[in-house]
Parts: sequence; structure tokens; C-alpha cells
Amino acid sequence: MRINEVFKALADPTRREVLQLLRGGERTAGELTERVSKRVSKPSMTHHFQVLKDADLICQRREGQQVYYALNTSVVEDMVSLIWGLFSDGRTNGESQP
Amino acid sequence: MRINEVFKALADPTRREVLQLLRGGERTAGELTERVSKRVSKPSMTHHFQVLKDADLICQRREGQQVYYALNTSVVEDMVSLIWGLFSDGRTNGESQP
DNA sequence: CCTTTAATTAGACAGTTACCTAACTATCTA
DNA sequence: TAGATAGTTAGGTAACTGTCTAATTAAAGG
Repeated sequence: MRINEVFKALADPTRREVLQLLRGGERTAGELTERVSKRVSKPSMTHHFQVLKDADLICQRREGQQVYYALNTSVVEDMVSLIWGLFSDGRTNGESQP
Repeated sequence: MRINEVFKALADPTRREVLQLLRGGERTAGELTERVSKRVSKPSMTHHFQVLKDADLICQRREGQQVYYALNTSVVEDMVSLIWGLFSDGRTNGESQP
């Protein structure tokens, strides 16, 4: 996993919003651009998509004129266990169940 | 929780290493500076400590000449559930146990 | 082939980050 | 109070980030 890239990607609210929008399934670049709460230009969104792709958090698929983005769901377990391992020291006993 | 600050803080390998060093208990600034794998000046380390404090990931205590840093362990559950919520969509059923 | 729509690439700019050295503050001890 | 040790603050620089507009590529449809 590309840890640095993942954390950097998640450090931006617009990108986190994109990930949340993708929870329900794939969306086109245009849909995502329309739906993010903060108005952002298309090129800026393309940049954010790129950052998310570099972090392997999303993947891309073209269909005609549209480009569809989707979550790389496999990353979630990696992230959770990474965070866990970052803080826990062995004594920590999974008391909290998300 | 200061989400942006937390992710930005975690995006740096030196800072993640500091957190890992703190898993075993509190350490002085000097100990941490000595032990990080990449050689970094004391002022740079102070900067990293500041970033971690801004993110509420660590706390500070002075004892004589030394300053002790320690993990703010309460943040771990917040982080894990945040990551979880970022990706999960309701269908996700905790299949993986860290 | 030309036009429209969807999206990306290119280039510029303001603000932030990580790093350093030099200087400073704080505390202890002789 | 002077000297040593621990750590922070100040100030500067190179690289990175997020944003924009303008130009470009890609595909669809007359």
C-alpha cells in the first residue's frame, strides 16, 4: 500500500467527499464534479481524481465520452489495520467494534 | 476531531515513526530525535511534534530540562471509525478482524 | 467533416510544507 | 551567577499543493 499517498489523499475534504460519493457505486467525473459541495473547476477535480488514483483509492473506466470512477474497496481493511498498528502496542485488545 | 490535521500529520513517515516510538510509552524529545531512522535536526523534530500536537495526536509535559511526549490514545478509535465510515456504505459487514 | 459534450493536459500563481542554520529560552548544577 | 544541556523560535529556501484559465484530446451525432 502506498501509505504516504493514501494519507495525503485523505487530507483533503474535497477528496474525502469524492470517496463518500463513490460509496454508493461508480459515478462519472461530471457527476462527481457537480455534486461536490464546494464549487471546484473540472481541471481541479481531474487533479483530485489523479491524487486518489495515485493512492490506489479509486479506479477509472471509460465508457464512450464519460469516464467512470469507482472505489477500490480493498484498501479499507488495509487502512484500518494500518491505523490500528500505528497506535496499538500489543496490549490493545479490540474492545471497540466499528 | 481535526480530520485534515490528523491526515496531514500521518502523511509524513517521520511523524508516523514518532507515533510508533510512542506506542511503548512516553519519550523525551531528545530520545525521539535520536531514534528516528532518518537523521533530522532538532528544530525539524520540534516542527513535527508541533504538527502532531495540532492534530491532537500527542501531548506534552515538561519535567525539568526534558520535555516528554506521549500518545493521545483516544484518537485511535476515532480514526478507525472515520476511515471505516469513509468507505463503508452500510452493506459492509465487519468481515475482517485486525 | 464540423460541432457539441466530456474530460484531461499545460501553464501560471498563491499558499503551504519540510528542511536547514543561527539565535534564543529554560532548567539544572557547580 | 556562569556554564552546560534540552528544546524552541526565527528566518530563509526549495519543493509541493490546490486552484484557476486556456488549450487539447476523445467520442458521438448530425
